[in-house]
Amino acid sequence: MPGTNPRHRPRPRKLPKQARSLETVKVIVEAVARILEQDGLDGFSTNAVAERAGVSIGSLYQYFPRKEALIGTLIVRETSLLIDDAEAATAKPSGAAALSALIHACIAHQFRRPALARLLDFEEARLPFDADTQHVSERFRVILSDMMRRADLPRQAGGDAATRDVMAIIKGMVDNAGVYGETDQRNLAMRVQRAVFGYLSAAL
Amino acid sequence: MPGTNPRHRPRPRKLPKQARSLETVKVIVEAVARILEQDGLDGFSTNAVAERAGVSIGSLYQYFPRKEALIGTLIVRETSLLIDDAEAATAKPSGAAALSALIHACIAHQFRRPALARLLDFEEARLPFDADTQHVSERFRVILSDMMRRADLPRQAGGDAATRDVMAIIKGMVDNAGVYGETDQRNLAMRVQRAVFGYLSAAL
DNA sequence: ATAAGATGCGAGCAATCACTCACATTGGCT
DNA sequence: AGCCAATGTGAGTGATTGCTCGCATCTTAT
Repeated sequence: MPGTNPRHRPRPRKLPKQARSLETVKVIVEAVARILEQDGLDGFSTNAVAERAGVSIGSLYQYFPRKEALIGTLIVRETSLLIDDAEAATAKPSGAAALSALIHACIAHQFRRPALARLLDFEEARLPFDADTQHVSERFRVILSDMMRRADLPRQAGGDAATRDVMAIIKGMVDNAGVYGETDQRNLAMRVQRAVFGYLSAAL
Repeated sequence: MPGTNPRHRPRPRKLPKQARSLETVKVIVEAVARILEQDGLDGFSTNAVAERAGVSIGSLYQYFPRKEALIGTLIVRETSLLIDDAEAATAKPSGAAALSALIHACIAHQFRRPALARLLDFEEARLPFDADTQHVSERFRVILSDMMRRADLPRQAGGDAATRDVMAIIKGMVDNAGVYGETDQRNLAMRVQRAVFGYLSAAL
């Protein structure tokens, strides 16, 4: 890794206070999203982000201490959208309906920006992130876990593993559909439901 | 991307003829594997590969025209191992038994080098590869597709999508288990089978 | 033994990288 | 008006990158 500093891990940065700087941060994060989904990790350099955002690198480094912090913030932004929908899904009367709504939410989320979603999934597993980023990921896990424990759904033996399994099934199928450019959300939702409910109902 | 050349896409290299150079190529590819699974994409530089392999960069570039060709060759090497097991699985008397054996093969493959397998999965979807690399991926798809068409398994409506779905389910669950450091292959196999057979049997 | 091809070498180049810092501009305050 | 903090700037730095090229060494065949 090039640069002057060898390996400073924790180094906080200014928080934006005025409307001006809040806008700057927004623009930077969206530039990261656009670069990642168009050019992938290869095109993702701090200079490129600054240029795309129309700000100077200096400004970028006022709010993001490290390159990776950019991705962290983007993960929080994207996952928060998904979590809002996921939380809404919990309001459904039955566990099955809730889980179904959650699957639809995941699909809708993925279809918004497929390449970006897939790449962030990978990065999330790869990089060591700050508390905020980890918290958001954990939040989703808890929502799903609670959902799977509702009375109308079959009890799962190894509770933790079952939650991870269902997450993996959904992510795997939905990411894959994104890669192949599928466009029919309802059709995909039905197939994911087949796998998930099949998994949940199967005899041990 | 640094270097003298702007963007030469196709540029073939020598094929190793003597035992000496065959060994060199082997050593290089294994060095790539070790670097990827220990340091990830960040640590993956051509100079690092050469050093780790104990050869000069010059030697490396005699057999690999571009950095990405290293990963391509590694994908072929790893996937070929899996395909051998997958082909053996087709010998099973029933489609169900064959599919079960295939799942076991995928799990065994993943458990050998979990971090590497996951990373290569991602790269395979990301990079544009040569014919060899694409061929190996396609081969696996065909094996699974044939397997799913055997008489004892439920007929699937959208044949192509169903194959991709099952691949996605297996890959998703198995990769995820690798990330969480699971060690019980039998247990994981049972869970994957629940999802896959649940998916296949579910009513439309 | 000798030639010729195959293989191996590694200093070094141009590009690119992450990131700093000294300074300019702006906005909100009294 | 005048002040200070907040915000914005971008040339520059040292490290690292992918990759070339001229040359040394080894293998094989005659």
